[in-house]
Amino acid sequence: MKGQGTYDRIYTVVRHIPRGKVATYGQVARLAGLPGHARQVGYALHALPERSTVPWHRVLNGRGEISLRAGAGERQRQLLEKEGIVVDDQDRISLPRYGWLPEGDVDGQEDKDGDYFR
DNA sequence: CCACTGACGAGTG
DNA sequence: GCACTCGCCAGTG
Repeated sequence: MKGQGTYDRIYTVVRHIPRGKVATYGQVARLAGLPGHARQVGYALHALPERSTVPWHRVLNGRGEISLRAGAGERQRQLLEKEGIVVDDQDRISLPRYGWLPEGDVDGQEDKDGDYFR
């Protein structure tokens, strides 16, 4: 294929996040084939032009929080709520509820011990 | 080349 | 849950 740079691969993954769902930086990095490069994902999104069609606002940190500072964070919050996503007082989003599950919806999620919970 | 920073994450106490 | 450390890597001075 084309000589896609690291950033392009990240943007491609972000574009696949469905409306009304969210993903974490680490998750995006992993799906882009860059495990452990979560920081670079943040850097890549930061470099996006304002008019980009990339839904950057659907990317949150591992705790499900908006990781931006006051100003930009408020903008992201609005975009999220506009999609029907509930944002906490602490700029927090429920990952179990809105987290994007690539490859279709699975009802149970794996616990780190291998058990299932709902 | 070195030091520091930053939309992060996992591990430890 | 909080504070701290280390790993990752691009950009900046």
